[in-house]
Amino acid sequence: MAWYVLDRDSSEPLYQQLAAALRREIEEGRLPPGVAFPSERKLMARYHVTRATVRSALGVLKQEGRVESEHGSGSFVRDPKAERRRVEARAVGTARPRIGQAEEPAGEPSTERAFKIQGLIGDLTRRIPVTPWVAELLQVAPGTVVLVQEGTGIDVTGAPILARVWLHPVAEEKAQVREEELSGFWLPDLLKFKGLPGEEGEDVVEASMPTPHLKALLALPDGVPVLQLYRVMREQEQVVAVIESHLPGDMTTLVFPRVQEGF
Amino acid sequence: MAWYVLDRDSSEPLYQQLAAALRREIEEGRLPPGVAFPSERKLMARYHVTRATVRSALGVLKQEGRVESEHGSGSFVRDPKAERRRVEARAVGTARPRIGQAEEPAGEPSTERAFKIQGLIGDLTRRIPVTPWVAELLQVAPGTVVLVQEGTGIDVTGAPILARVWLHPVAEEKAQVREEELSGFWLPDLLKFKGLPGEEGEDVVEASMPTPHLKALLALPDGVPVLQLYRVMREQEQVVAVIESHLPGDMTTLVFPRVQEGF
DNA sequence: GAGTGGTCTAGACCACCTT
DNA sequence: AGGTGGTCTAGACCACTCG
Repeated sequence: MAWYVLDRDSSEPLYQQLAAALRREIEEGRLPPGVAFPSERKLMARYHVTRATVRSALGVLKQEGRVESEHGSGSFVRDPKAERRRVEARAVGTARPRIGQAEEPAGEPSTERAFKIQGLIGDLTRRIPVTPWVAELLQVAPGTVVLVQEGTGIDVTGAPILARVWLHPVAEEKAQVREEELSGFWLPDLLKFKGLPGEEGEDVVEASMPTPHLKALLALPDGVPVLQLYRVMREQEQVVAVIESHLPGDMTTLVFPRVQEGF
Repeated sequence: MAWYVLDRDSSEPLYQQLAAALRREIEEGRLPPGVAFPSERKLMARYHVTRATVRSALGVLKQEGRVESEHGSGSFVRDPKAERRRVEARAVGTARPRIGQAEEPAGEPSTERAFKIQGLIGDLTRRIPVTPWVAELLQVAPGTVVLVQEGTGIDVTGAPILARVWLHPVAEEKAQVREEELSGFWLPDLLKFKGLPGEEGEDVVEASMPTPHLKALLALPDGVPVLQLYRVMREQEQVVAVIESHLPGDMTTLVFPRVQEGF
């Protein structure tokens, strides 16, 4: 490993130079995924900088999702693409998240992540005011209190997931949904059963960095964003519900079939 | 502002306690978006910690996309949702990214970001080997060299964008695409002109943290992920091209119309 | 017990912005 | 000039993992 690359007269900060050097090592395959990094103390000695500088450099790579540290064992190269699973967007949120163990797809890397999931609450139903963004999608006044079912667990693909179903008040009345029924049913299933399938809406995707709560819940490493998928369920122009799903950005490849034009 | 919240006997690190305290200030509206934070030195004094600890706490909030620092002026609360624009996924990548100024949508917040864009290369055509992921989408052997047109600039929505069009070798031959033609045309337009519109594929979405290059190109603040949209263009089952777009995660809400079932 | 990363202190100097 | 964030040093102690 080349350690003479750091130029103290350069206007580029040392920690960025160091980050760039290590990034190059990774990209050019000299530090392959899964392999342990030189320890922070070794990097100090190699590059003649303090530990704070080394940690800044590693921090950059962590935030890029290229490096993951394990307290007590070392830092390791991550392959951000390694665990991705194709997820059909139209299937997301339609099934209740399962609790407990994830299936191990044969030949796939271990989904240790899925087991670490915290707060396996199964599902939980309550009445809360809509967030501004959900209000817009659900087409209700901001602050309207609606019935929400929240499910946490393992997705059908084996990835950890947090899903929320926001039920439109009109749909709640029309379908005569009672809270007690929901202990045994996933709301979208119940709606379909009651004749409000809601298959005509649109899907909306956003991405952002997780809140600490979500980061812990989905066991996300540093440098991993969250994909948010909002599925607007409509029936004859009327919004029935919004299914909000939060998916780990390093494990998810969302697939949408193309709409045929000219129909 | 309450500064007695830090508990030195707690097992929770001081910087995380501080981050949590500041996060609460933001969420409860005592530090509204756009307003200057207390300076790092003031926070030092208030909470009786060193500057490194203050900076760690602010670092957490920056990585969450809630805070942005400006060298010399101060740190400010960001509203991660403020500048979002609805983007129709089916329109992405179909038009050549424009160079220069973005339109200012009336009444919208200033898109200063769009002006800061670096490396306005317009478009650039070259032959390079496909990346593993594009190989899969394009259905060619890994490493195949294909014609790529890259466009950088302002999207039709006013957001900065990087778009790449990967042309399948068979489509290149069938449509008799010559590199010279591409100085005046955006490849998808040229293909449509030549009778290979490619309207039958699927759209694939991923999210990740930007590389330093992309971060600079799209003028992304810390804590903002990138949405990647890959549009697979097919014509009678044959893949014609893949349009790869990189969109700023804090400015983009991707909208997909729902496919009608049972046709 | 030795090695690893995680946290924290107490300073220093610099680059940048505002007034 | 004075205030702001950005970088860097030189230490210290702790929590965790592994052989």
